[in-house]
This record gives sequence, structure tokens and C-alpha cells, in this order.
Amino acid sequence: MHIYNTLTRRKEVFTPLVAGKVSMYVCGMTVYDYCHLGHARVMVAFDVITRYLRERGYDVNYVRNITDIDDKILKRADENGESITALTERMIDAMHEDEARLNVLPPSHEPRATGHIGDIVAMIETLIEKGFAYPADNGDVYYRVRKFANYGKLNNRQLDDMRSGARVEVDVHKEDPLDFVLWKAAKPTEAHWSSPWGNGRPGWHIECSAMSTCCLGETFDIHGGGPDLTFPHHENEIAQSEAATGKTYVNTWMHAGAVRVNQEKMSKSLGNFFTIRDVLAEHDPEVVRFLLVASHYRSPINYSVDSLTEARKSLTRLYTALEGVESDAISSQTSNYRERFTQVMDDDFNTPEALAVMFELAREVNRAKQETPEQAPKLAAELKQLGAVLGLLQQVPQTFLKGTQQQGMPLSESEIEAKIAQRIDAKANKNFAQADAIRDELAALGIILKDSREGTSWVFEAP
RNA sequence: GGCUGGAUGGCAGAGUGGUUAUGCAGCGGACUGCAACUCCGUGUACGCCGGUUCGAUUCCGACUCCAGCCUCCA
Repeated sequence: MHIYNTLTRRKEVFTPLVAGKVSMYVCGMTVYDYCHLGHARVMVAFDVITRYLRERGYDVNYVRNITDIDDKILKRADENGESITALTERMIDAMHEDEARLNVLPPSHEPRATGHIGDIVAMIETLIEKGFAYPADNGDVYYRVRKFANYGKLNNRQLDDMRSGARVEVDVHKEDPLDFVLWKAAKPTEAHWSSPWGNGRPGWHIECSAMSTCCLGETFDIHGGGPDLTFPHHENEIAQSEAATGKTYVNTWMHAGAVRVNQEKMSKSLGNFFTIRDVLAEHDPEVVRFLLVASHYRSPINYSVDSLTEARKSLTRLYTALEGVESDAISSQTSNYRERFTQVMDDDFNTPEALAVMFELAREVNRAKQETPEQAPKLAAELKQLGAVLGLLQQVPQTFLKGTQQQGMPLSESEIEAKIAQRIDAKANKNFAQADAIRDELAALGIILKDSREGTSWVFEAP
């Protein structure tokens, strides 16, 4: 199995530290606002990775943190006139709701920064003892970047290049402009914890070093996150952890590609983001998930309503293949399709190729349905099983196809069924004009009828 | 300015040193009362210029353009 490692900039054979086990940490959300599609990308990407690793027999310990103390949280809570805890709890609940709707399985552990202040303080103390950090006279504690020889290795960056291009404000309390904060002194009215350096709160980067070490050990297999975290966040994590432990922090670094809108990165600072809940208010969550899985996890993906429409059509094809076939049969034998699926997923989780295999299998199912019906359930079951690895195709086909998850259904199911019954009568009486009129009437509303030997079924496609 | 990626057919999106990706859309046929669904068949492709090679979309170099990071952002 090969995984692309951001650190070495190439695909490498994946060998976990402990045979059969995978330790994985992914940077999660800072909970001051609702999650947007960029967050969804990371959630879904690492959900697929986890599902696939488990499918391959690995025991995966998947840790994804929650940053629940941070400047933006303080600011937002203040603006809203609510307590920090009220804000973060509200956003954490919303996040869990969003991911459940996207069929993202919960991580094995979800540590919160505020739950690990002791570990954070201990790590900072170690860094000070080893000379990699220093308390400043304003109560902050900083990391001494130039002391860490390998600084920049994840981003292939030279310290002096950075200095010339640095746009960071020069902080008089720092020894060097590149130094970053580990512990931030609190103003008297701000939320704080006590520490050897006075009341304060952790800097952003240190919490991930502390929590990952705490949950997974000093060295672990995979560290993941969004595309904008390689610098400075992950670079700083390496500096902190490797200075503190003297050991390799992470073997494989994985980063998801950006979600774009109009070819520009979707981000908080650009203000061009769509929240997950806004998108799900109008689209079936599985369609959104399909869209995210239809591109390779490292590729940028451009979001638009058209791309969702495309995703819905593609997914409709897969569900159409499953429609009207028993798909819960258990088949233990390894087929050619499953082998190919495994082969492409083994190559850095190539989900677009995996879907291509599934589309070919869907064609095979459709063929079987009309030529060798006794073979169809086995093939359909396999398609559904492969879908499960990607977190797709687990709905009852009719449920998906009838679009009950979708907004804008103009008629109730019973009303539609009544129309269909009328049309069947008309057809039985050879009154094709009336039958066609009913079909056209429904089609105008986005309800497409499909006749088959078993009767008439329908699909809802928003007009 | 430094560092990363990328440029594929009408659109989306994989991949490969010589042979069909896949999906959507298009076209022809089968099925159908007519359609839809489904099936069968089918067209348009690898930014630009050089190099390596028997042969490059695929490897190497230059160029152009796009995106990301270098500041909080997934």
C-alpha cells in the first residue's frame, strides 16, 4: 500500500510502526463557527481513509482534536454575548450533526484542548528546560525557532528566505520575529488557566503536539489536516514535538486538497465559504459526499451547484443499478471488481478510480438484471459493499431515487402513486394520449416515470 | 521574491512510455404503444517549445498560465 507523504513529496510504501495497527491524528475544527465545505472535505477524506484501512484489516486509532480555546473563540463569544462554553458546545453539537449527516464515522477519540492544559504546560516546561523555549517579560512563552535545526523541513523552507518575506508584525517581546507563541498571557478579564508563567492560555500549535503525543505516543503513523495547515501549523508541531521528545514526530504527513469557488480557495478570510448545513438544506448529503469522493483527496475541487447536479446524476446511476435487486446477500468470494478496487485504493486512496470500478460493476449488474437475473443479487451486493468502503450506497435505492431527502418535492408520494395508477388504467384502455399527458405532467414537475416488467417506478430530478 | 502543486476530449475527472479510464452531455442502434430506464456501438484529448527514445500526453529542460503556502484559515 502506497501513501503520498507531504514530507518527502512522493508516494511511499506504508509501513505502520506496529504491524496491523495504525495511529492517526487529524487536525480538527476550531469551534467558533459552523463547519464549511472545506471542513467537510477533510472529514470525508480521512473518513474514507479510515474506512479503507479498517477494510484492509488494520486496527485504526483515529484521533481528531477539537480546538475549543483560541482568540477567535474569545472574540466570537464576546460578540455574541454568550459564554465561551455555550458557544463551543453549540458548535461542537452542530459539527457532530453535520458529520453524521455526511455519513462520517466519529473518530476513535476527540480530545479537546481545554481538557489537556496539564499536558500542554508540561510540554512547554520541557521545551524551556531544553532551551527550545523562553518565557518573555510580558507573560508569554515563545518557541525559539532558530534553535531547532530542522525547522522548515516539511515545507522545504529556509529560515532566511522567510525572514525576508515575512509579513509578521515584529513583536518586541520575541527574541526573533520567527518565534511563535506557546503560552499566551491572559488579560485580567479573559478566560485563563494558571501556569508557572502566570495566568494564560495555550498557543494554537502546542495543543496538537500535546494531544497527539498524549493519545498516540511520541511517534505515530499518520498526521493529517487541511491544505493550509502545512505552514506554519504542522511545521511548528514538528518543531515542538521533536525538540521535546528527541524523536521523529510523524512518519507520514497527509494533506487534503482545497475546496474552491470560482477557482479561488474557499476560506473564512475570503468570506466565500458555504457551510455544510446550508448546502445540506438543499441537497442530499450523500450527493455532497459523492462530490467530495469523486475527486482524489489531494486534488483541488471546484464547488458549484452544477458540480452537485453532476454528482447527483452519477450517484443516480449507481442507485438505479441497485434498484429492484436484493443487494444484502453476503458474498465472501473475491471478484475481479473487488480486486481492482483494492488495487487502486492501495495506491494512495484513488477514489475516482475506485468509483470507475464501481460504475463498471453497475453496468454488469444492469446486464445481469436483464440477461441472468439469478446473478444480479450477488453483483449488487458486491457493489453495495464496495460503496460502504467509501461511505456511499447504503440507502434504500428507492429512497434515494425518489429524492425524499431533497427540497422542492411538489407532490406527496401518495399523490404520485395515484397519478401512476391513473396512467396504468389509461394504458390498459389503450388511451395513450391520456397516459402520455399524465407522464408529461409529472415530468414537468421533475418526476420521471420508468416502466418495467415489474411496474412503474419513478425518480425525482429537480427540474 | 521563496517554496508547493497543477495545465487531459463539450463539462467533470483518473491514468499510462506504444493498447477503451469512468461519469455527465452528444450521436447511431436494440428495447418500448411512444418515451424514460437499461443494454450495444460511437466521435472529439492530453498548455507551448525543445530534448531523450524505434516511439511521449506520460521522462528531462525552458516558457506561458492557474492555484496554494510564506498572516488567522481545513
